[in-house]
Amino acid sequence: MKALSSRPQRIANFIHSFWDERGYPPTIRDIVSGCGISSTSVVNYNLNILEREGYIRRHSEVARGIELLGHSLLSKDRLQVPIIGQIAAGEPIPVPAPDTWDITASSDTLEVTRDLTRGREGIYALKVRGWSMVDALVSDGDIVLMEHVNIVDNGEVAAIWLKTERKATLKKFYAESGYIRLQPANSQMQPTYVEPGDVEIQGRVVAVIRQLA
Amino acid sequence: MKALSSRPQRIANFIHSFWDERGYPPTIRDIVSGCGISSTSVVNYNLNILEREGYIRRHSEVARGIELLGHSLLSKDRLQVPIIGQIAAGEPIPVPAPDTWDITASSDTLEVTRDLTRGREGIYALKVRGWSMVDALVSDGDIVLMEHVNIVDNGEVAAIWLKTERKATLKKFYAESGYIRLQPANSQMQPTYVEPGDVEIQGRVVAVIRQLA
DNA sequence: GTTTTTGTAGAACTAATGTTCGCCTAATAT
DNA sequence: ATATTAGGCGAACATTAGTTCTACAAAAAC
Repeated sequence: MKALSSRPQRIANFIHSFWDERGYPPTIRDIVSGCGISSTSVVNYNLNILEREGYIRRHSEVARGIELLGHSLLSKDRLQVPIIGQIAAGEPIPVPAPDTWDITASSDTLEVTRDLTRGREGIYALKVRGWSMVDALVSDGDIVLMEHVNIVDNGEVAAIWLKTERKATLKKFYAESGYIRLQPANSQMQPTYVEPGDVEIQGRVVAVIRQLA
Repeated sequence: MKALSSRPQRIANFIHSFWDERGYPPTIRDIVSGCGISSTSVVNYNLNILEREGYIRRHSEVARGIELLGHSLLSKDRLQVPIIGQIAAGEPIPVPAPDTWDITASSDTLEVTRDLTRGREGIYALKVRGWSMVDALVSDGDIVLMEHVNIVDNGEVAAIWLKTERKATLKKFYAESGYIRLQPANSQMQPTYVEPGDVEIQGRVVAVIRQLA
């Protein structure tokens, strides 16, 4: 991209602000009046320059077919994640029913960029209540992004329901011969060992978000 | 807003996906072919319903003059946060020079929604290296969003440089009579007490983001 | 000095696109 | 049974809006 001289620069700025104000791209004649230019062909001429320099993309024969590059691309990778409940040590994790799952209906949503979930679908969020997850480096008030799976690979951090203890916990999961090792995310703490029949995997932890003050 | 019946619903979805793919609104005839409808007047009819119900805004006599409400508004509250360095126990935090601070020039950026930073400006991000911040519930690989301030209120989590120990740490900050109490975020751990002249506040922690698997 | 390139201008042309109107069917109300 | 309303269809119409062509001037190249 070369530096833009004044005329194309002003046009690019106008397209940008027009878009913000009106919610759709301007026509060539909108630009004519908006930038004080006296001919549509001049705008067309400069629009071609802007496209050649990579600032916009034009779609010929299409009314208002001006795409602001960087604008439309950025707006693609966002995701509405429903916060469907709380997670605490003493309660099962409220897993959503996948069929009745209407994101728009959920009361509270969190907007995250898709690179945080690495493109996965079916993500939901839980708010952590209490301090029982500190050995997973998760504190009260944190939000965990979960992927709803029933099996996980060794080494992945999962939300696990311990049947006999009747508590939920976040741990690194390792299936070893005869038993399952649950390793806290905090490397200074010791692992616990449980029977395979005693664990129920309720989801994989994709990300943890903590907001302070 | 009432619930939408199938036809307007499909049209609304089509407008949404068209916008995502092409970067500009569809025409009535785009919707005709995209939704398998056989007349422009039918689309016009349903578009009026969508506008009456508050899903879109139409601009008459304007080609592609369809505004998706909630779409243009949502796309404003995102923020490019530059990841300007690493934070480790043994090194001072690399504070950016505010004047030379060109976000576009920084090598790596993280895109977050503005509600995560609560509208603050001048946010930068640091990647945590090592396990020395575990008592702040921050592990290796986490990303901390920082606000560049030199003083913080009592109780806020701050990045603090301890001059004599020559190490950086994340702690809750309490200025008490004669000394400063640094409380780990992990409630099970004990606070440390230091001299006021020994601490240098390098920023306030706004959020912590941890990505797994 | 002449030629070429760049930027601007105006107008005409054509394609794209929103609007309107009459007509039709089915469901519902009177 | 008849009137009314919602929903859909197709064509014609009028305006909007992209494209193109000619012309002209200033700057740059030769």
